[in-house]
Amino acid sequence: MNKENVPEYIKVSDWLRYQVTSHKLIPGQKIYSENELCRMFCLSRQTIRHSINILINEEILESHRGSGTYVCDPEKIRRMRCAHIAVITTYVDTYIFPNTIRGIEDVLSKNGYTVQISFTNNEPEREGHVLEDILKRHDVSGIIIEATKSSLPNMNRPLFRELQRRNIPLIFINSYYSWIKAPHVTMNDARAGYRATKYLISKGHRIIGGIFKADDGQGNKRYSGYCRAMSEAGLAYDTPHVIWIDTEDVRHIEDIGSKLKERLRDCTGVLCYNDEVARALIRILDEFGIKVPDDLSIVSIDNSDLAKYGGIKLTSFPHPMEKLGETAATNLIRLIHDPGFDASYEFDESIIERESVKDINKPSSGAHR
Amino acid sequence: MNKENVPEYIKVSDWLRYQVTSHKLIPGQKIYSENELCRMFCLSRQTIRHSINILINEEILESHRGSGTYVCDPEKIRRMRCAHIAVITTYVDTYIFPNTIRGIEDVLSKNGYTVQISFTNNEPEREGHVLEDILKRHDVSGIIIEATKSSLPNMNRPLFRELQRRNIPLIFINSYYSWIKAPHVTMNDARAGYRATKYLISKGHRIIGGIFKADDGQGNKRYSGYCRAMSEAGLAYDTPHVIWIDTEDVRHIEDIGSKLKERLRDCTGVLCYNDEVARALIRILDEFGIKVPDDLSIVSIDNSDLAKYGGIKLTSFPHPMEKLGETAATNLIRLIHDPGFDASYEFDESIIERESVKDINKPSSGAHR
DNA sequence: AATTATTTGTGCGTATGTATC
DNA sequence: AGATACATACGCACAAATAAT
Repeated sequence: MNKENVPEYIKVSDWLRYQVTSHKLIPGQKIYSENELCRMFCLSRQTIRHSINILINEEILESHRGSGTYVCDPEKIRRMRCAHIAVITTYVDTYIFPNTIRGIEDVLSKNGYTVQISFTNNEPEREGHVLEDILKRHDVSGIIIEATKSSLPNMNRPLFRELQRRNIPLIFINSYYSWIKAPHVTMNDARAGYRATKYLISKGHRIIGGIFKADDGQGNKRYSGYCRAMSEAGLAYDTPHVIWIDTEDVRHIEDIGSKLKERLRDCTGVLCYNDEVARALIRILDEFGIKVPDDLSIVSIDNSDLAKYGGIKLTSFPHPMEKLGETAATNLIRLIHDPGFDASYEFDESIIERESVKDINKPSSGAHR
Repeated sequence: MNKENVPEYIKVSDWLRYQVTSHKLIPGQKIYSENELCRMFCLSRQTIRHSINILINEEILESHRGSGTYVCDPEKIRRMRCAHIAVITTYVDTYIFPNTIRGIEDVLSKNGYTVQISFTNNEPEREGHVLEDILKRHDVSGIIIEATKSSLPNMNRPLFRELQRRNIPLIFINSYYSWIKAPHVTMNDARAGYRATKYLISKGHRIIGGIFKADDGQGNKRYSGYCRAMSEAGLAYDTPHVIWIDTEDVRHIEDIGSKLKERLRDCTGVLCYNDEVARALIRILDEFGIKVPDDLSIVSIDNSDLAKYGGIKLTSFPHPMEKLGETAATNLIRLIHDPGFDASYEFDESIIERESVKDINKPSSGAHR
C-alpha cells in the first residue's frame, strides 16, 4: 500500500495538482520554475517536464516560453470555448415544459449559446448522473436547473459543491434547494396557493380540500399558502381534506380515484396542485356523478391549455412558463458576466376566472360580482 | 511557407495522424515500433516518443508495454465513455415535440444514455452551429435529428459527411434529407395526405383545398399524397386552392387570414397541414362568419390535443409522437451496436373521425353511417 | 537600447526496469 | 530464456522567448 511503485513524475504531477486544487497556487499565478522543481524533488528536468506536461494536458497549467508556467484561469478557458448552457428539468409535461424551454432556448440561442437539456424524471439518482456528465464536460458556462424531489434530502450535494467550486453559475427554476445558496426564478407558489384559497373562501366556501404534490417544492409552497389562507379565515387546514400525491400518482391518478372522492366528500371547494390534477379530478368526479362546479368548486394553478379547453373551463392561477424561461436565461447570462448579480426573480401571481368555481354566497347560480 | 520552423516531433505526429485518418493504418493495427520510426525519420527515440505521446493524448493511438503501439478503435472509446445521444429538432411546439422527446428520453435513459437536445429553429445556419458543437464533443454515440428546411438545399453537407466519416450513427425523425444515406423514422406523411384527401372525396367533396408547409419535408410529402388522391379522382389539384405557408406564417397566421379566406372561397373541403393550422383556420373563418363544418369541411393531420379539445373537434390523422420517439431511440441503440441494422421505420396512417367534416353526399347533416 | 540572466522548448544519448511474445 | 517493445529516469546542449538590468 506504499507508494514505492508510483513513478516520480506521477508523484510530482499529483503534488502540483494538489497545490492548485487546494488553492496554495491560485489561477494566473506563476508556479516554480522547472529548475526549482528539479532541486526541490531532486529529479532531472526531463522528469519534471513530464509532470508539468500532464497538467498542461489537463488544462490545469499553461506555460509560456521565456516567462514561466502558470495556473490556468478556468474563467478564461470557459469564455474561449463555444459557450454551452445545460438545462436540467424534472420531466416532460405537455404544457409548462415546452413553453419554458422555448423561452430559455430563444434567449440563449440569440446570445450564441448552445443548449443541452437533460431530464431527471424526478429521480435524485438520475439528477446525479446528469450532474456528473456536466462535470465531465469542461465547456459548460452555466446551468439552469429545476430541483428534483426538492422536499426530500438530496445526496447530490457534493456534486453541487463541486459546481460552485468551479464557479459555474447556477439558477434554479420552479423549485429550488434550500440548502444551497443559488438564485432562483420561480412563480410565487406560496402566494398563488394563498390567493387561490382566499378566492374560494370569498365565494362562500368553508370546507376546502387541497390536493398537493408531496415530492416537489412547488407543492409544499402551494400548500403553505393554502394553510395560511385557511388559518387566517379561522378554518381547519390540518384535515383529511388535504391529500398528498406524488409524481407517480399524477400519471396514474385513476388508481386513487375512490380515495380522492372519499376524502373530498364533505368539501364544497378544492384547491388542485395544477391543471392536470384538476382535469383528472373532474374526470374522476364525473364517474361518481359529482358535477363541477355545482357539487364541488375547483381552483387550480398553472393556467395551461388544459384549463382553457375541455369541458368545464378552469379558474386557474397562471404559471409564467415562457416568461419564466426567458427571465432565467437572461439572468443567467448576466450572472455569467457579473458574478455579483442577484439573479433571483419571483413572478407575481394573478387569477384567470373561468367556470369551475360556484359562488355559494348567493342561493342560486351566477359568478362574478 | 516551408516547414523549416516546424519541430521534428510535430512533423512526425502529423505524419502519424495522417496515416490513421487516411486509413493507411487501420483501427486496432499495430504501428511501427519506436525504434523503427527512429530509423525511418533519423530521429532519437525521445523525439519519436514525444510524437507518439501527442497522439496518445488525442486518443488516436494507444500503447501497450511489451507489445507495441496501436491505432485506437473509436468504437471502443465511445463505448467506454458515458454514452451520450444528441437530439436535434427544429422548434418547440406544445404537442408533437414534448411527446416525441418523452418517448426518446424514456428509452435512452433506461439504457444508460444521457440526452442532449438542441434546436435549429428551422434555420440551416443554426443546424450548422449545432452540428459543429456535436463534432467538437468526442463522446456522442449517436444522433437523432429532424431535418431543417428539408425541402431546400442544405449547406451543412460537409458536416454530415464528417459525422459519417466518424461512424456516428444518425437517425432522422419526421423528415429527412434525400441526399444523405441515413435511416429515418417517420409517420407515412404521403399516405396520410392521400387518405385524408380520399376521405374528403368520399364525403362528397369535389373542390378541395390544401394548406401545406413549404419549408419542410412533411409538408411536401403530405402535399404529394393530396395530389395523388385528387388526380386519381380526376379532380384538379394544381389550383389556387393549394396554399403554401412557412414556419413564420404558422406563428402569425392571422396576418394571412384574408388571403386564406379568399383562396378557399370555392372549396367545400380543405386539408390542413396540421392541427395548429386547422385550428387557426377555424378562428379566421369564424371572423368571416364561415362555419365549420357546415360551410367548409376540414381534415387535418397530427391528432394533437388541439384536435381533441376546443370548439369544433377535428377529424385528424394521428402523428405517432411518443411511439415515434421510442422507435427512433430503440433503433438508434440497436444501430450503435449493429451498424448493419436497417433502422428505418414508417408508421401506418389511421384516421380519428370527429366533427369537422360534413358528409355532403346526403342532403341534410349527419356524419358516419 | 543593449546586455544578461532566467525560463521554457527542442533534441540527442544513455541506462535500467518491466511486460509481452 | 531470450528477444522485443514500451516505461521511467538521468545526463547534456542549444534555441527562443521573456524579463530585468
